Amino acid sequence: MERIETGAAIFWEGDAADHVFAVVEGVLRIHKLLPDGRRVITGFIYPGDLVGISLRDRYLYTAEAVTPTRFRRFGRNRFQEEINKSPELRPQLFARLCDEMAAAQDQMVLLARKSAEERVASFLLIIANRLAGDQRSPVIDVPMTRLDMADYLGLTIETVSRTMTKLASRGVIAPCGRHAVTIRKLEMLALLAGESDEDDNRWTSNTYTQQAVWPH
Amino acid sequence: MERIETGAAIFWEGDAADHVFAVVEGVLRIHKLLPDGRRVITGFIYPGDLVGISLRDRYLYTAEAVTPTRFRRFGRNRFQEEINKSPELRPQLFARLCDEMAAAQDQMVLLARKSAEERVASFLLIIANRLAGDQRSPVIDVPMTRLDMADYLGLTIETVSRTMTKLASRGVIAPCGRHAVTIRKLEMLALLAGESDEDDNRWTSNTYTQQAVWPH
DNA sequence: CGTCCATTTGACCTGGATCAAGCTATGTGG
DNA sequence: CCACATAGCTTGATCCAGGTCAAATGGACG
Repeated sequence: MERIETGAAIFWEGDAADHVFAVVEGVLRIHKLLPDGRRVITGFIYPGDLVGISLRDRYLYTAEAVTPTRFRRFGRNRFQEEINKSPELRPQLFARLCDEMAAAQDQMVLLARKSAEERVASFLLIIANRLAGDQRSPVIDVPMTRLDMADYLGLTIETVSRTMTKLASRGVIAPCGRHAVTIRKLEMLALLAGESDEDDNRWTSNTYTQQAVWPH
Repeated sequence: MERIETGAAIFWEGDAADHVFAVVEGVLRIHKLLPDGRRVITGFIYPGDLVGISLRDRYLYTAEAVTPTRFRRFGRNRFQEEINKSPELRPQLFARLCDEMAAAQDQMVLLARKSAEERVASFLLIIANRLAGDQRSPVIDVPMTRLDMADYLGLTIETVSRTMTKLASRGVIAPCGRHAVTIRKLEMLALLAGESDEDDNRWTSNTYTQQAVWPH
């Protein structure tokens, strides 16, 4: 089990992709940079998730700790073999990849067509959902900074801040310090997020993958 | 082998996901709709690609023909078995999923941070690359309409049109009728697309997956 | 307490959206 | 073979959501 502090990277975009990592505790951000420095966070990694799977010989993105993070490391080849051998792990990995693809498509919808308010509302619902297994409380943990949120949502830090303030002033959410929020009106938030076909249970059961126990 | 005409759908978002499809000829667009009708095209499917793989019992998107399309249909269960049995097909499918994931992440970068001009330039390079196997010519086929391009790039039809006109007036591209374009200055186009770290060979060899022969 | 960031708030600006005509290839049927 | 319908595309004029720049404000930690 390895451990890194907030801000440290497990690997960088372009590093030789020799390992796969399983996060045990903490949150990571996955990002890509354009040559001029524009940053896009393509996802956040929570405990139980894997990072670094790819076919290329180099990582296509950087993985950094949003909070202090503990993780396990697997040799790339050993990981591949293990997956290939186990008729139990294999479909679990496949399931992960499919879920990840579905999330990526939802993110494309968000980035291509949603307004700033819809993006922020969607984001709050997404992270509320990530935690849903652990806890069922209207108080959700927001470990990332406003800049992380902005780079994930394709907005600026100022727009994220203004939008959060507006949601709070309308009583939809209530800030609990910098890194937590109380959701006061869940239905309203789902409505503001767009894609809510009212009786939509997407936000209460959206993952079909169970907790996997990765090798070792 | 089945066949559909331009505009027809193979399946709709929300349909029972009972089959997987392999496109043999033609081009499909994959899209998702927000409840108010905003459309996002999350990808285009070319001959040799698969569509409809998912773990959910419903498709998460609609697949429609951009051009007349011929495709093969596989029962979902039979497809899963076939993949699971074959130690040859399995890594190929895995490779596809990884490539698709990499493309999705590039698209998130495009949608989150690129300007209209960068988006259009990136798009032209992407489709030029899709065809690269078939032909090596500066004349690239653009089977989709301006509206399809707009909904893929998170822009409006007007902005796509204006941007194409501007690229043409600068001699970077030259229109060849509505559905083809000559690339006059490939380096310039790559530069305008952003992410060009000059000596970047991303655009000449970006796929590690070979042509797979899907079952049947 | 003071320093240092993260965040909020305010004022202004702009790229791309929106609204509104024209234009151009295909048909199509007389 | 030619009007003329039609759907896709281009072009122009105006608008505005969110970006940019700048200045407080606030909280965590020595």
